[in-house]
Amino acid sequence: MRLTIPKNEIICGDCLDVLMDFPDNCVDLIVTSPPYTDRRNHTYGGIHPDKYVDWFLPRAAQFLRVLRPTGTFILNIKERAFNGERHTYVLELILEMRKQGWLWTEEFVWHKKNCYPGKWPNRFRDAWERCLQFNKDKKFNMYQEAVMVPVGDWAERRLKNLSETDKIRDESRAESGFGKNISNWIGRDMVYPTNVLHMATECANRNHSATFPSTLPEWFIKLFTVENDLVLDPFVGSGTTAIVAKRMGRHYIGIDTKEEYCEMARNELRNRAYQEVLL
Amino acid sequence: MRLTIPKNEIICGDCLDVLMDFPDNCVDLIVTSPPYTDRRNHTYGGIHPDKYVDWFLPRAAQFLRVLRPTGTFILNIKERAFNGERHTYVLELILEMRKQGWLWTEEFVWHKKNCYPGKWPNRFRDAWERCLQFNKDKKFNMYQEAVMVPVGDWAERRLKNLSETDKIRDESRAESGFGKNISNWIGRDMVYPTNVLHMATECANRNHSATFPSTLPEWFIKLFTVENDLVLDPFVGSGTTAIVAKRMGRHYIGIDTKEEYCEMARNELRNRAYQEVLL
DNA sequence: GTTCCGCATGAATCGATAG
DNA sequence: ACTATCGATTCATGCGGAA
Repeated sequence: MRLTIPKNEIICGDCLDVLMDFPDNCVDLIVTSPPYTDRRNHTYGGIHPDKYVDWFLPRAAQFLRVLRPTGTFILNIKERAFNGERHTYVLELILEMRKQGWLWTEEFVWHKKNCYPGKWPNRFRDAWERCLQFNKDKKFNMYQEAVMVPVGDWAERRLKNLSETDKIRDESRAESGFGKNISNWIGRDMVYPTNVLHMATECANRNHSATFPSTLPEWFIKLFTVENDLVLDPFVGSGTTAIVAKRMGRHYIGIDTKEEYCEMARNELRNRAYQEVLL
Repeated sequence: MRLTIPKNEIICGDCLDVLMDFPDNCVDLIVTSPPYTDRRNHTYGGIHPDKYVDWFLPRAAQFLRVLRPTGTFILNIKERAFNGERHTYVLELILEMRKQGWLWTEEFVWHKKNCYPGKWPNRFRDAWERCLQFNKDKKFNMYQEAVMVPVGDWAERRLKNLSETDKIRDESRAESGFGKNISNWIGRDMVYPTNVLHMATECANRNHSATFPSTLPEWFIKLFTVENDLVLDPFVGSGTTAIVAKRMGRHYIGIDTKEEYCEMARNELRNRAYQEVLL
């Protein structure tokens, strides 16, 4: 067990082993996109869909241990089609992780606007992935203002004139009132987002087989951490999460089994630092 | 057991009982949005989340029996937040239905563009629901060309700008679905859609509390049936699915426990027929 | 005929309060 | 302690009438 919390390192190894050395409750956010199943077995050792839950659970137990009670675990995952069906390993994983003590707080949908092309007789292109939110505790840190988005253009017309019913709606039996604080809306141009994320995949990242766009970890890092918090990606690949975290003024830990990816990530992190010095 | 297959009826009763009288393998598509859980206590008797799977499974067994081997079952559902978590009854339902013999072929995402407003410290607004596709057999009927869309969100704009009466007039001229109109677009860039559906809820339907937009069953009816096929909605509510099916030249069966909703659906079906005679 | 604008209203969720 | 009820919070759409 390390005496100090490691920070800003890319560590080569299986996160199951690497995290054993970490103290309890030291990470503010875990955000990761693990190797899905044996689709990419030419790069990672592929895990068969039927074995996926058993493979993942001991690692999830370590994540649970190192995460702070106020922290969040975001798991970007999607089950593949297998024998003409969607495989059930993600569903089973959620149920098993709850038995470990995780709370399954929310499921965000990542809508991939430019999804992989193709045509099959029995299904359409898969344009979405799950971003599962797990927590240790019902109370966790969430900075909603950091991810607000511009309001729809409906507001321009809507708020010009306040109707009489808008003002009194609250008093007439509160079914679901919009009346109470309508005046708060005047001048407001930002609203809170929903649990559906519209983000394009990055096709430009040719060095790593997974297309994990930097906007995805960025959004969750904004939402669940502040500066100097510690972000962990236990399957960091070519380093996207770590790079984004660093750029955003958070500390990072990246772990990956492939030395070549770790080296790639470290190089990228050095280059970014160098570029920033130049600016 | 009825000797003949019922067609074009709205039947009042619990689908569990009503379907007992139906022969095996007579339905081409089941598309439905069942009462979710204890949400609508004042209209339907609420089902507690913990009891939901047990409540649903015997009904799913009947659906399996009456569905043709080439048919499809589309289940529109979303788990509610419960004690700060997403409840797991939908996940469990999928696993249990597979034990019954269902194949879980696909999960479509219905992105609700105008979702329910609100703000909470631990979550954002819920803007999506599941449309789970189940089949009896790996080989099933799917008419992908029927739902092709031109590049550039044509369908979205078109459906948005057409009033309901416009649609009726249009349909009776064009016979089946959008077939006639779409022919104008062939030769332009038509693409297959993805498994993410963008549709707004209809908030103006004041007769029924569920906002099941007609575009949702319409899309699946186009995708999984042809004219004169039989469409079943075992929780038909105020009749949306049946009305759409009829308009599209399919046969329908609607079942609901509430006599007032059944009567509403029957009235609406009569009115539509009357309007079409006038045109 | 179009476009614009006013308006009602949603399959929501949490936390506090009451029984 | 555990459950039922109630108030507070918040967007985006379709419809219908007006310009």
